[in-house]
Amino acid sequence: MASSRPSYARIKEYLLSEIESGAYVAGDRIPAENALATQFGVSRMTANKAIRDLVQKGLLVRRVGSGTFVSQRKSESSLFDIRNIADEIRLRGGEHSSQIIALKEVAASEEVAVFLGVRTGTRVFYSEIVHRENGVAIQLERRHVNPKLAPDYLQQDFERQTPNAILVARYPVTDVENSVEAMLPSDEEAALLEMSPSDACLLVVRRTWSGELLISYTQLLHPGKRYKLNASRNT
Amino acid sequence: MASSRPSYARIKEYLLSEIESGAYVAGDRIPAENALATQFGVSRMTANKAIRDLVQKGLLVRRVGSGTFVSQRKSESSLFDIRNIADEIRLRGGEHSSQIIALKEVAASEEVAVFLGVRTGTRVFYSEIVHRENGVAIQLERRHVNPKLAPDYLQQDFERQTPNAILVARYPVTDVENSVEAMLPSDEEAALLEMSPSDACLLVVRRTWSGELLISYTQLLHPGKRYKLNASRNT
DNA sequence: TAGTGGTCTAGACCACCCC
DNA sequence: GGGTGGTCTAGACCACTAA
Repeated sequence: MASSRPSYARIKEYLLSEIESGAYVAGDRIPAENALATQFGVSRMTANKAIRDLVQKGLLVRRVGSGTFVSQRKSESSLFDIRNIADEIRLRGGEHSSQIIALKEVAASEEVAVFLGVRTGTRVFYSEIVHRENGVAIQLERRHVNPKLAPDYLQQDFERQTPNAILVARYPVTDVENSVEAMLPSDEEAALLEMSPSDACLLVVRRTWSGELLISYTQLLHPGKRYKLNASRNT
Repeated sequence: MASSRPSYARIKEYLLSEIESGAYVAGDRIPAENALATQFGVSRMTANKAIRDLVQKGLLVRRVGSGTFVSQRKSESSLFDIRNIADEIRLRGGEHSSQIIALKEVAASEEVAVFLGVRTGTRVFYSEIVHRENGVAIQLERRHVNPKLAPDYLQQDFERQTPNAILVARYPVTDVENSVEAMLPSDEEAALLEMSPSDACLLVVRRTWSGELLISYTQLLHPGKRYKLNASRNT
């Protein structure tokens, strides 16, 4: 069925488009819950849900007795953006190369299933690639992809295009979630990254969405001595 | 009236205390919305609100058709947030404590001078504090502050307020620059963080500005096993 | 005083998961 | 099939803000 989408999603989209188009700018007051409820023919609680979600994203702020306003926040950093590693390396003037370690279909483990939003045991695509800058290994990329969203994922030429570039070309990425932690590599991971197993690694776990579709769940492991993340924020 | 506290607050407190006391541990399923609603004599939507808040804090995760579970997440923080560690911890329902390691005036080393934008050898303020969540060390904060911008920095009560809060109160932070890397701690650092020197650490190097003024240069060292950074982007 | 968000009710239907 | 969370309704009272 085409439209089983929740009602509050329509209201969120409306508000987002008004903000994006500039109809509402930072500091502007948006319509009250009651007004939105009437306008969209829903109950106040439903309008409330839409607003609540946008507040959580940081796009709106609420003041009791006063109203709901477009937040002042400006754009966030770009280095946590979806830039793919190949572009990043080229941007620094380095030469990027890919070494394909594995390329297959696997049954989703519980961990992967949870993160990818599928049932445990579902067949998912898996790629494992070592990325090098001027021949030096700087990233081990392990990616799980929902096969429903990219049925021919495994047939791509990963020597020429990174998984990221392939997926982005197909689905515009709208949401990214990253987490960053430090850990020690396993012996196998250290060998693939050509580093000492007793040195620290930086692990980035990344999920990307295109609208409501969760596209992929990726682990990016970097040798601590050869890689650093940057992020700035301007208010 | 005496008790103007919302009903959902009682439910939140109940769940928090059950989690903190260990009655529910990571992975456990908590009572369903209907059960909580009955137990506390409220409507389901009110129980929902309590759970929703705890999900947002990251303490619970929900799975449709299955239940609501205690999350197993590590301590987290957002890269783009200038929120101070104490608020972060309290937001998760934890208890924050500070242990002052050093508080003094030092001559800026070359590294510090470069990052802080002063001449080498200039006297700068230096604070070194271990932050704990429920008694567990999760951050070693080393901060260099330009004395011209906060002449009474060293006279503050760092047991009660974090350096961040003190500086933010004085200067609204407009720009933040972070870099993140993984490394092994020195023996001294490991001792302060009560961790093994052979385990990985997450190092965040942060500079904050207020307008054109560079306020401080800070190193935040975290045990890899107890801390994780988060960064999301929504379009 | 009129409008706003904060909270709350007592129901309801649905998709999904697990048995 | 029975339980779970996701969504939704059509009302309500309150504290707060602003005019």
